Amino acid sequence: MDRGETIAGIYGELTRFTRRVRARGGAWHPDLSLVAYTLLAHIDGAGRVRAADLAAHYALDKSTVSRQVADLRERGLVTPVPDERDARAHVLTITPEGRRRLDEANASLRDRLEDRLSSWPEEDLATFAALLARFNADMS
Amino acid sequence: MDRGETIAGIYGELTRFTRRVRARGGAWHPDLSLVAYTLLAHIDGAGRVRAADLAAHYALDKSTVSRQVADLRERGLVTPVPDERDARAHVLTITPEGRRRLDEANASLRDRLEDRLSSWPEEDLATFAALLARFNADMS
DNA sequence: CCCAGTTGGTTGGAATATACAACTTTCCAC
DNA sequence: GTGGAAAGTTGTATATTCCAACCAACTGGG
Repeated sequence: MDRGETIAGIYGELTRFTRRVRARGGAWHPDLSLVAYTLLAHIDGAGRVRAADLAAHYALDKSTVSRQVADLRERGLVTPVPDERDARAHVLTITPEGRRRLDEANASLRDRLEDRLSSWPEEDLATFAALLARFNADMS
Repeated sequence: MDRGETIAGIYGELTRFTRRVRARGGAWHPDLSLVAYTLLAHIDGAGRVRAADLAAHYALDKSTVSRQVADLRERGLVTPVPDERDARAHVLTITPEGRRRLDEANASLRDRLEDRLSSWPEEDLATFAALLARFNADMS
């Protein structure tokens, strides 16, 4: 198999993967959309996130982010802390409840993953993890 | 690194990947939404697809599929052929124009992929392709 | 210091996508 | 045949998004 075919194969597998994610859609966590979940995870993972950062990172309109964040705020999953360097902005922080919900969703997904990968030998897992990481780094 | 950590790493990379796909959103092919593109690709790839099959496969409501297919039909990208075994149904087939559009989109994505992976040695590419394929098989 | 332009964020309005429900036509099992 | 299930279409409601207009606050050049 030449290089072009191999890349075509990778392309095919990636589209298959994204389609499956698409097919499962919002069935991940009840009552929390994929976008809301993604934003919450980002707020949890990164330090000093403002709404504008989220908009830039996910190529969403700032009004969209504003409403999504408002929703997360109303549900008590994030709290906006006034940014001491810029009175216009707020730094978004996750609440304990938000963290709990996020951990819950993550755990359920990881469990499913672990279950499906139970037949993989340790070595293949490590290789796959490393290649995936390199792939993401090269693509971003 | 133990098995749990490795799997957590894979999980993290996969979410990073899906988020990037999400972020790029519909910017893939002008004038063709991600859903429309996905359905078109499915119609092209599988034999004897009916609207109900698409709905079942992607967990979409049949009304949603009906409208999406109507749109693809209006654009001349698919043609519904009456199903000779069932007068209620139509078998969806891709048109030459639909194929052309699909090939165009695929080629542009594959080019981008090839460009980003240009630094990878042949062997790593092959390993990655094989592991991805196995992963998809195990997850589906 | 002040003013022009920029940036963070909110809100109103319109477009779009989707799910749910009701309906028609056809199929199938009895 | 008849009753129930299935394929698809269409009406309606809701959710998500973008665009535009807006306000408040920041920034840099005079």
